[in-house]
Amino acid sequence: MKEKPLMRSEYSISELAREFGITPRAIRFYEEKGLLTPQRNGSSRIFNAADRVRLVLILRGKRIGFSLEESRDIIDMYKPETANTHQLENLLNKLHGKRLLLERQKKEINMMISDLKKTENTCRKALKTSENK
Amino acid sequence: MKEKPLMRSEYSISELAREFGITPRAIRFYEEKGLLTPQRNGSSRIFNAADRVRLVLILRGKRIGFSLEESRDIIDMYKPETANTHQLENLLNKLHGKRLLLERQKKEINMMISDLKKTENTCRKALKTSENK
DNA sequence: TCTTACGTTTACGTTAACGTAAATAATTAA
DNA sequence: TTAATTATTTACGTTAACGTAAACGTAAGA
Repeated sequence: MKEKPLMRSEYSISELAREFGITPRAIRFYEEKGLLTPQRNGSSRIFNAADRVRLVLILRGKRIGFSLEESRDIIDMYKPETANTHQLENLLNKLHGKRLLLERQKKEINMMISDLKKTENTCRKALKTSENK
Repeated sequence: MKEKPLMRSEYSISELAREFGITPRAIRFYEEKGLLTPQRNGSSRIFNAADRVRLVLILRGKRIGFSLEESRDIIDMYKPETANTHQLENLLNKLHGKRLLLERQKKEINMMISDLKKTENTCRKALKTSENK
C-alpha cells in the first residue's frame, strides 16, 4: 500500500491560501495577472512546487514594498526559460534603487524622531512649569 | 513706495504648487481631507507660513511612506492648540514602528540581492562553459 | 438523499490619492 | 475690448490589489 508522501508536491488553492495566510481570491488574482500558471484537474487548479516558490517570491516582493508589476521581474528571474543576464542586471539595479529609497526614508524618519524628541522635552518642561504654578 | 518683502508670508495655491512641485489639485485635496485650512480672500485661498509648514510636513510624511491619514498625526502634532504629550508618545511609537518595518524591508532586500548575485555567478559560469564548446 | 465543503467563473464594490475636464468668475495685460 | 491667466466648484475617471457576492458544479460523508 501507498504511504502518504512526507513532502507534498501538489497543492490545492485553499491549501496554499491557508499556508500563507492569504485568500484563494488573491491567488486567483495573481494567476489573472500572469504571475502564476498552475495546471488544472478538470476545472480545479493544481499547484506544484515551482508554483509554490513563485508564490513565495510574490509575497516576498510585497514585503519589501514591491507592486505586483515590480515583482513580476523577480518571478520571471526564477523561471529558467526566460532568465538572462540582462534581466538580472536590471533587477539588481531595481533592488539597489529600492534599497537607496529605504535608506533615505530611514534617515528622514530618524530626523523626525529626533525632532519630536526635542518637542517632547519642551512639552515636559512646559508641563512641569504649569504644574509648579 | 512699498518694497517687495524679501520673505513672503502669504502664498497663492499655485505658488505653493510650483514651489513643491505638486498640483493645485493636490493641495485642494489636502484641504478637503482637513490637513490644511487656509484663509480666504473672497473665494481664493490664501496660505500663510503655518499652512506652508503643514504642507511641508505632509510631503515629508509621504516621503517616508506615510498615508495622508497617518500623516495627519504628524501635522496635528505641529499645531499647538491640540498637541499633547499623549499624542506625541503615540506618534513616536508609530515612527519607531515604521523604522522597524523599514529595517526589515532592507534586510529582505539585502538577502534578495546576495541571493541574486549567486545566480549571477552561476549565469556567468554557464555562459563561459557554453562559449568554450 | 441531503448537507457540507470546496471548487469554479463572472462581475460589481472598495480605498487612496489624486488626475482631468467642464463650466464659471475675477484680474490683468495688451 | 479682448485675450490670457489664475482662480473656483462640481463631478466623473483612474490605478492597484484584492473583497465580496452570486450562481453554479462536484465529491464526500452521515
